[in-house]
Amino acid sequence: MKTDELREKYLTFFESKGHTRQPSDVLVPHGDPSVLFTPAGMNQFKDHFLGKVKLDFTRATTSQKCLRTGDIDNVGRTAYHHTFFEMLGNFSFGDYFKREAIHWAWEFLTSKEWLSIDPNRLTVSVYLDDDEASEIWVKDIGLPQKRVVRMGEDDNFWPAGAPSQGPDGVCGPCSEIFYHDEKGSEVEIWNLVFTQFNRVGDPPDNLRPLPSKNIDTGMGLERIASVLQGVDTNFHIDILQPVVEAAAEICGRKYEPDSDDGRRLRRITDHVRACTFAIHEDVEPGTKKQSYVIRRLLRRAILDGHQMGLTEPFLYQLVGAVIEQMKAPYPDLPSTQRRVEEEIREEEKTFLGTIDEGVARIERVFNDMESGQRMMVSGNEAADLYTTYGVPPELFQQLANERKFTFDWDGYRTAMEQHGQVSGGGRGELFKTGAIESIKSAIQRTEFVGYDEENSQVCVRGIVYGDKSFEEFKNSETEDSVVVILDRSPFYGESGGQVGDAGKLLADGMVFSVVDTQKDGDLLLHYGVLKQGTLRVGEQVRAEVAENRRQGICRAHSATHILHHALQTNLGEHAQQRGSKVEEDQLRFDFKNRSNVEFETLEKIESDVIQRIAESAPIQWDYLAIDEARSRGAMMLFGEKYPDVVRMVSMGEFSKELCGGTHLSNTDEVGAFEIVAEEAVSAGTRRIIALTGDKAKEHKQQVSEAAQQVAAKLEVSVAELPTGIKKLMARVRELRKQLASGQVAEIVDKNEKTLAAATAGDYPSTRASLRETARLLNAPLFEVSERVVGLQEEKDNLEAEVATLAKAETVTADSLLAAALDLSGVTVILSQVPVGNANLMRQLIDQVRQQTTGSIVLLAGADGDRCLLVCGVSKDVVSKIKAGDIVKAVAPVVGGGGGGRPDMAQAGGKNPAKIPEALAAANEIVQKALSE
RNA sequence: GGGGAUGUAGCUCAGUUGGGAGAGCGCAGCGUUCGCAAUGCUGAGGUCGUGGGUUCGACUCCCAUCAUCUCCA
Repeated sequence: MKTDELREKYLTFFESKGHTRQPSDVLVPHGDPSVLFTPAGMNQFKDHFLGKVKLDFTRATTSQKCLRTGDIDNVGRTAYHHTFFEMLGNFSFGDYFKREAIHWAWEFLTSKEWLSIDPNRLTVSVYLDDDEASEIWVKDIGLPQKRVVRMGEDDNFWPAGAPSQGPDGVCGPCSEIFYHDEKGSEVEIWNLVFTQFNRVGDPPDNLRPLPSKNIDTGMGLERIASVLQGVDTNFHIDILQPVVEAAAEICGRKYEPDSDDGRRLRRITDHVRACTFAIHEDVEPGTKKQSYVIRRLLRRAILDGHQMGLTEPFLYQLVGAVIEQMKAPYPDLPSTQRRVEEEIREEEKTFLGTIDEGVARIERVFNDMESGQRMMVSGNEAADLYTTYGVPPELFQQLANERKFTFDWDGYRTAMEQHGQVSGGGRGELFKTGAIESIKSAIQRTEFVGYDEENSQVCVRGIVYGDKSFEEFKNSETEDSVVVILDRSPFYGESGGQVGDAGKLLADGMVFSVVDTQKDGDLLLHYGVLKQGTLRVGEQVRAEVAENRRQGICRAHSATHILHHALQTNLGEHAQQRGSKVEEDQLRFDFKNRSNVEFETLEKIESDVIQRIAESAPIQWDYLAIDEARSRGAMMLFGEKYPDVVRMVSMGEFSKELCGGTHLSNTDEVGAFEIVAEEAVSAGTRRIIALTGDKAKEHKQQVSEAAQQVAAKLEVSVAELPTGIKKLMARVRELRKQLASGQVAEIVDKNEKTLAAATAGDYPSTRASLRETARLLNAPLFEVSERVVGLQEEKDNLEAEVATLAKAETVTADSLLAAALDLSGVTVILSQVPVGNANLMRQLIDQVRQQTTGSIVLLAGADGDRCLLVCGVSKDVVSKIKAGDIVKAVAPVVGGGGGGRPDMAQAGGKNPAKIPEALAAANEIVQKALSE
């Protein structure tokens, strides 16, 4: 039986038993921080099981695409492990229970009309004390007792080991169905979970019966397909074998299942399938969370190819084969093929580059080992290379083997564990517990009325402080943050990138200040402080949203939609939203784009947005069916799962987006708009930060003022800022160079003042001017002024130095030699010079050295309130005395310290007046040294 | 969110208890032998990521910050 046919049969069968067929959830579940990817079929029904949402149906069936990385090391090695797979499931939310679940499972597997599996090949297991399930299997189904095995909590309880180990929360026994093939090996094909308990604390008596019992079953699609198709591994079923073969062809190998390469090809197949789906759903390889998992999968597969000798991107060529096999159940897959291929190819290119560098680093380690006579690559070394440069240990090990080195895998693993611990992190909980959760099951949702009202009469339904809920709460109890839950609320809970509302809850003598509103499922949580009076559950209060703040948020949010549209028209359709944060008159918008946005384009985008604002386009929203929204051209993302009824926000004719946020009623209310930054967040994603309304106006003011200020300091017009700063920088550079070379090429050049009429330029050019200046200085916009002052000070100092240096040109090597002493054939010069420039002094010493056979030269110069000593001793004299020793001995005299090499040393001091004393001291030391 | 690494000439990188900024390739100029080319000499090119601190003195030590790479959650 073909896999596609099998999937369809399963869903049809359970539809015939009154189940609603639901589409597969997306791979990254929304609003569920406890998992990175959908790990099982039940995931999308968590809230259904807990009774937290209104049930439109009590029986459901799905074929759910799942992604798990827990068993990643087994992929390719074993017959049944995958990272990406589909899970068939049927679910009951307080409806049918064990009897029906077992009967239907048996019927589907064995009935001629359905799978028609020989019942003699099936056995089952049940939980130790689950007599109920056992009896159904034996008495109802007629399975011989010996084919019903009882197993412990590690095998037949969900979550595994829950009764003794936890976690607390919903749990229950399960029953597994096994298939036995001709060769006698057994494989688990179906797990029926009977959730009937709530675990509270440790044993004994910690399993309380649930009022409404649930059914959650899961059958791996690939596994049951391999059973029905009689193949020995999932990778040989009809939808996977062709991909394996395609991989073999691209890698230039013949597929031999039992070889190392066979395992590699299966791993490549699995990983490329997982990544195709993930990238299709806009999870692209990257450095964070889900993105990072995908990068790891890709890199593993690339490394497998690399180890088979491939050094050019190849993986992307398999995307077509995957889509060919998966497009029947997932018909929108082909539409993103090119994007997925491109994404994978990019990752391949960068990683192959990393590997090249890694190989070079590994070679270095090997050379060290050879010279150190070591034969084993240490685990620490491998882990170090991996964590800092991303050099995969497998690559390391392979190269080590080629050089007859061994590899310490145990050491590597412990080192990696340590790294994991250092990096920290905790485990997400399966189900949340606590006061808020219990309120959630009782109330389920807060009605949001904030689209139309900002001021409503509402009823308090819950008060939570710490982890306890209160019926009554007095302001004297605490000044910490308290959570209030209402029946309906005008407060917007943070979601879709828009921050939560703030405001007040008011009643007779009671004031509660709301500082933030968060969303938990359909519940709105009002965080804040009780300022006065008493808050009581059941009491009517007035809920007032802080109006100005809300208005600022609306301005920013509506501007976000306009910006999104402007990005698409200026950069292309690929410039899709990747995330956003909307705050009061401030927005952050991340979007897809390969490189940075050119300055001119950014200005165009900004002026387009301003243009749209000026057009005064009306903004409105409607609730409509998802298909209707699609046909009206609303912007939608691939892989995104939308509810059946969506809220569409339109602006004039140009923008239609699905959005739950709050908006203005006309674009002109945005007032002002300005893009203040464009930057990278990760490869392929750019971020724009912009301001609206009051904040934009304020920013404009600040920029203008800063530009004026800097212009005044530089004594140029605003338009000339960049050339002014370039000139200043060039001047500083020139002066530095002169000082370094010790040669004053020019006398101080007064900056001629070309103060143009202070024409007030228009804002964009003022801003452009200041920005360019900031860019030249490599400084933030509002630090330009500070930096200019710094530069000018530096210039003045340098000019002063150059001026004194110019005076010193009278000193030459000849004049020094004329005043030299000859002590036992060594030319000794101890003299004060009129400059404090180390370079010049060194040059003089070098010149003396060239003109004499043996020499000791100590020059001392003053530089303002400081002084400088430079000492040179020629090579043939250093055996008698070292330059370093001379300055070390003499420097304290002028209140400083120094040091250097035997032939050249320098020191500084704070007391120029004592230079003659220092020279005298030096004279003594030199005399003494030379006379020995 | 956290750990690690890197940032020095156009490119690839050296720089050793803090004391005169280097190499190779490339570039420019001048030569030699010239069949493509090879080869010698000379030279230009550096805010040592940015800002602050310690110090008589910082590429070097400390703090902050930005950018890139990488691992963990």
